[in-house]
Amino acid sequence: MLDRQIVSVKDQIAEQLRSDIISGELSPGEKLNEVSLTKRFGVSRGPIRDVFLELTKEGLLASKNNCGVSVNHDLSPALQGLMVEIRRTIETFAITQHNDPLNEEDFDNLDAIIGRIREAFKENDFTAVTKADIEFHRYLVFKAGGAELANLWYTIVLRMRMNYRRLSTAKDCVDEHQAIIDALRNKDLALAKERLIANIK
Amino acid sequence: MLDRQIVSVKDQIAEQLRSDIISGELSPGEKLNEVSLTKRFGVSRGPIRDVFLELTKEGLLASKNNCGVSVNHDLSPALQGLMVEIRRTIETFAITQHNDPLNEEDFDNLDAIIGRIREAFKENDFTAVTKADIEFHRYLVFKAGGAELANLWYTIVLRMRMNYRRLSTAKDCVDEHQAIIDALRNKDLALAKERLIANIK
DNA sequence: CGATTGTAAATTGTTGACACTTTTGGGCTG
DNA sequence: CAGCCCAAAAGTGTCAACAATTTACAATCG
Repeated sequence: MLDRQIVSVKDQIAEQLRSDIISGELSPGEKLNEVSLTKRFGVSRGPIRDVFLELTKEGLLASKNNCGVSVNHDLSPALQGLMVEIRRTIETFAITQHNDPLNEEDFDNLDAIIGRIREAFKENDFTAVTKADIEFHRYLVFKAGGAELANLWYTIVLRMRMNYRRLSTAKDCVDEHQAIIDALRNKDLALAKERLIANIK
Repeated sequence: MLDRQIVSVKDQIAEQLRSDIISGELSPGEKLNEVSLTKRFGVSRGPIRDVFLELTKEGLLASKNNCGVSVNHDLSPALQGLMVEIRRTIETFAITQHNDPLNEEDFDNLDAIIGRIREAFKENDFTAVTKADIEFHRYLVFKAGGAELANLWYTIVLRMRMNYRRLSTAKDCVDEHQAIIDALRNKDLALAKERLIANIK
């Protein structure tokens, strides 16, 4: 039996704040200060500062010396387009890597993630949809490029600030991901690539 | 008269460590501990920890919980190729942006940077060559995408871990950059793009 | 003799206190 | 009344001490 993975205090706080930003609970421009988060999470300022530094590096927060941090604004349309292009580059790379192809276990895991997307849509929990969608793509990227590539990819995804409220219907979203997996199962890389690129927007 | 730009303690330390890694003074796998750097830079562990976190996010250092950090290893050839592709995507985007085109001042600045590349080659200071080269490209990226894009771009460049010792001759390097600028001066974007892509490798 | 366990040293994680900077608000001057 | 200046408050930057974890090493046991 596998132990539950141990996750550091910092990582938990970082993940919570990312979630708050993605979900829109924290609005762009909103200022965060260290002391209030100290109280919220019950830790001292040190770990909070670490998290601020981390999220700033990821582009979710903007920082000015001696002036604290605030939630970063959305990217300009031009930069959004560039991020889409980079994501397509990375993820296309991911599915066309051949040294460690996807096995049955991988497909099972991906199917499970798609199931979670479906469930989240059913409950109108768009934050959960976003997270599951990210997890789906991250799985593919991680498989091909390891943590190194996955982390780089992740910062780009976060900067795109996906918002599933304005997204297509649940069925479309689930179907798109299912179609990618189907093509990969059939080892039709060209088709998988085409569907992947269509899904990233 | 302009004040000299103020740069924080953290940024200075970070830049010094980046330089050590790029120059090869710190080898891949080498372990860094906080206390020794405390003595070297004459600050407490706090800022050192911040820098470690920053360079870890950039991919220069690898970190394990409770086990400190070490200089990260080079990317696999496959990932190197991917980074080249992403850099080309970003920098092509940069020079084809039109809302704020390069003006005469920009060209003067870029010429000055090329001059520094030439000087550094003359003195066989390959670390300085690397830095000036990075500065050249960063100038273009920053002009088009601001700090936001420049920082993302920078992490990718750092991961490529350029090494100019094995690079082409001084003349080739200088000429390549000059040729890019010439094409941009003549507003021949297609040619500039072609030369830029050839320069990134 | 090899493997294992327990203890000591070294290193990282966390905390609260202090120093410095920025912001805020009120009072003064013109 | 607008604008400036100054003091108080709030917030960040830095530091040194303490807690927890990991590593190194030696003693013990099979």
